[in-house]
Amino acid sequence: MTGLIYEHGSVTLYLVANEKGLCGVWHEQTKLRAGATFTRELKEKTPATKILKETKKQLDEYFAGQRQTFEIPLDMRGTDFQKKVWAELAKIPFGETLSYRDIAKKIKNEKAVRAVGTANGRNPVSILVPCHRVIQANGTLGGYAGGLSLKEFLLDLEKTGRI
Amino acid sequence: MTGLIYEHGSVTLYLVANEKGLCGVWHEQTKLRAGATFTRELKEKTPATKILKETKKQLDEYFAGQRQTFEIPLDMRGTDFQKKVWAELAKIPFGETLSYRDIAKKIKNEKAVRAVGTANGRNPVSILVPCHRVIQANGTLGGYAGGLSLKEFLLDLEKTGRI
DNA sequence: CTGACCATGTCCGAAAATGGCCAGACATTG
DNA sequence: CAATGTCTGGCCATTTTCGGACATGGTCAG
Repeated sequence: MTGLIYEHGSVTLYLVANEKGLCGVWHEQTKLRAGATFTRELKEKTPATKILKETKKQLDEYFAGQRQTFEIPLDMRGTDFQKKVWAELAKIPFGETLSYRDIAKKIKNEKAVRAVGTANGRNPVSILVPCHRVIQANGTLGGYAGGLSLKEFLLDLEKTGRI
Repeated sequence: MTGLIYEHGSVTLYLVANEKGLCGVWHEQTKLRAGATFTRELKEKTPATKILKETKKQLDEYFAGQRQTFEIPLDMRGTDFQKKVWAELAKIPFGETLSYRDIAKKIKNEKAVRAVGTANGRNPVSILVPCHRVIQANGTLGGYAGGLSLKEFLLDLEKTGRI
């Protein structure tokens, strides 16, 4: 478990990886859940640091508007229900949005709308697994672990190609 | 064996001493165990009364927030096990707490947690030997011979410097 | 020597509380 | 009329909280 602090403009993310893959991309508000210590520089050369560096590179491209999908091995831990939800998140294309209800339908548990919301909030890998692409059925944003303004920023970035 | 009634605010304590040292500091609920008669004034001048007066002085300072450790000769009677427990109590610094299990570990008898509890309850010298600094492992207060509200009061006094 | 106390701690299951929601029923505007 | 905002009850996985059962070791009474 190695931790790296990632910054781009006003966005700060806390990346965590092990030898199997990227375990987490956390926000300031939620970084404590990661249970790891973070540095700004990677000195060692381990499988984990290699993954972190590649993640950093792809995030840079994403924020520059030059990348729409990520290719990083993931190691996400969660309950079966959560894994199902997260798997659906990963399918939402760049620039599009679904409602919490849509996700509930896709996992064949239409009434578990609210549970989908909390599972979304527990998504350990922000941005790469695009939980920000899920909004309320009536069009309003809903919630976001990284703060609503960041959710808005990301959706704008994806819609317009740049803010 | 000479007995003195000590009062400070709403706290009442029953002090007992002999020529060797302070034997007991009891609460209203437990004073009968002391097997002594108590007065409010000390007229004679014996080694025991001298110790009682010094105890009174140091207790005044403690309750005024101006004393963190006591220096009084003690004459505590108990089984070997109890003496070991009480010796550990005396080491807990002002303002800090340990759990009953912590004490059990320190006396190399980790499973005797509950016995530590009863030994704690038999501590003849309250406050000076800080049995109030032992709480349950989960953070709740546990018990206190002088009543839980007094235990809470003492811990607050030590944590904040004043209530 | 036996058995019954306890100022505890651990485990486990059940019950209650907690959310990144949603639809429907109303009230309030211009 | 819309269009918009507020409230309400229902829904469900997870988390937290709570209570009982059990293990455990020293004392004390009989």
